Amino acid sequence: MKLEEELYELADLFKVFGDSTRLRILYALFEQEEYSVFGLSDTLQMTQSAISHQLKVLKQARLVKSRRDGKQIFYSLDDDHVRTIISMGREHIEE
Amino acid sequence: MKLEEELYELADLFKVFGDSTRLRILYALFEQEEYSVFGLSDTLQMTQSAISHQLKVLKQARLVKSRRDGKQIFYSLDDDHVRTIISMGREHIEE
DNA sequence: CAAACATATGAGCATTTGTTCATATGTTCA
DNA sequence: TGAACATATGAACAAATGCTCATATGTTTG
Repeated sequence: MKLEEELYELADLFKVFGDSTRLRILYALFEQEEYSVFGLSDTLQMTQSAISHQLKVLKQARLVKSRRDGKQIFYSLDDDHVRTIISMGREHIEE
Repeated sequence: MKLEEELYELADLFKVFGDSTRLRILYALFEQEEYSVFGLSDTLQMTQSAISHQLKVLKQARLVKSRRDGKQIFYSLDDDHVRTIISMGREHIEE
């Protein structure tokens, strides 16, 4: 990958982590394997639309994945990078 | 630290990584221990003002530190979290 | 098939963010 | 001390971002 390209992709990835709503969603998925969109909007006390928009961002960044079960769509963490990136961040701010 | 507070601090930290200019500055400091502000603006081909504004952001996030030597101020990475956070990000996008 | 339910999406709006421009602050040296 | 140099900073503006509202899409069930 070209450096120039890498820089933009990296920036885009970190932008995704740079919003407290999205972090809240990820934190929720640390504690409970799966959540439906309604489950998240209920837990986080935000509108279904706001959650759905943010899930789309998280999914495009491949931080969450989804599966459909009937009318519902369940979201879960896509891979372990989410955990490691966030825990590196926590180490930094907790110093 | 309260969860609420942690979320905002984490988001703020990741926001700092979420800009390609700031990443460029950090990358430059990976390759060369120290840079003056002019050195960075020359290397990255950006105005002194733009670099200076971004260095301020990086410094507030404790990602870089500075020391004065005469008229110049030299910036360097503040700690190793910068490297680890960025390398975790790289692992994710390179999959 | 129609109604009910779950989720996605586009437009609009307010807020945030990154750059530029002008200027201020701080340091050295003649 | 004053001129030259290096960096910092504030205001202004354009672009990006996150939420809301209205509505579209997709799925189940009577």
